[in-house]
Amino acid sequence: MDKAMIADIRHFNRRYTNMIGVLNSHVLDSGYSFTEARVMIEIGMNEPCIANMLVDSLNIDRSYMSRIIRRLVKLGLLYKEASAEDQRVSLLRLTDAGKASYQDLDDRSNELIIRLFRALPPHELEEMHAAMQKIEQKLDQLERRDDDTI
Amino acid sequence: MDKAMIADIRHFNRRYTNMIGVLNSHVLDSGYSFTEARVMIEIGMNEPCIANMLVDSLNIDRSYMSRIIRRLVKLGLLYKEASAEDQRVSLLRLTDAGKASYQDLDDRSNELIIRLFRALPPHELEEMHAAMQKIEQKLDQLERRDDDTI
DNA sequence: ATCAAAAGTGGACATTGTCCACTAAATGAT
DNA sequence: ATCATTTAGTGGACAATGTCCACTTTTGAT
Repeated sequence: MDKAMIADIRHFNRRYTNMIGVLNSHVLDSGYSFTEARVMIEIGMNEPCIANMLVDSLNIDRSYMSRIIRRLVKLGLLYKEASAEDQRVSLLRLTDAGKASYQDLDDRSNELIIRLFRALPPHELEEMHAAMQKIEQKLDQLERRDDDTI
Repeated sequence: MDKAMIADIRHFNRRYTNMIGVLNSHVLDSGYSFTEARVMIEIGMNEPCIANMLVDSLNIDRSYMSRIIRRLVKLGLLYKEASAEDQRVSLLRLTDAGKASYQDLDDRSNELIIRLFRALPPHELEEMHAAMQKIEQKLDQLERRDDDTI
């Protein structure tokens, strides 16, 4: 891999990091902290969740996660359901209020994407989309190789 | 923009955010906090800097920036040079130690990129690179339009 | 039955980030 | 030239975020 390509990739990473930072800062207008939003989204997309799964998938400290969950429960957005098989874990689910809030978060996120890219003509948009798919495909390949070699 | 495309873009954003998070967590083994590293990189790439420029470009609170700079100065990585034209500002420059440290940061970042993508065959790598360039090009277009319309 | 590992919790603490008020210098209007 | 306004930077006080460690309960393996 030559110098120029590395520089380009890093440039892209910085640029994209900034863009996502802007997006996230808008999402945060919804009253969640960044981490709370991640937790809500993860649970919303993947219900029910187990705290420890979230710890792994979101890379958050165990005890911190415990507090985040406690807070979200106290806010009436989540509840814990006892697991039948393993009494150490609780199954985390969204309450109705939590679902509404998640839906709102989701809507705002969609809206933000639309606003961000609305100025791109359809063809340009499709090219960008294709480029994103291409990159994800490469990341998939990398992960598959990692599975082989580790 | 249809639902599926929005979902794909958001999926890409999440995925890429995670990847960058992993990259960053490795960069942070170098003793800097994430924000300190950003500041060092920005100054290293763009010397001399003015604190207020950094506040804008990195989106960091003024007073927080002031403290970060004070810390980096205390660590012997930065120094302030009085500006001739405007006596309110100082020009921030890397000391020799700062340059060495920046170089180290830079080397590690390059190394990380290489490691991350080393399993991709050259042709795949080139495709990914092209896809990144394509996306940046679209972001450029958006920014140019914003300039027009704002 | 015993023991190591896993899930979760809480205390204590460190780091990181934010808000506000303030000073000093520069800029602009009159 | 003077004075109000804006800009760059600083510090105090504080809030939010994240980390480390010790501990309890439960599970699973031997």
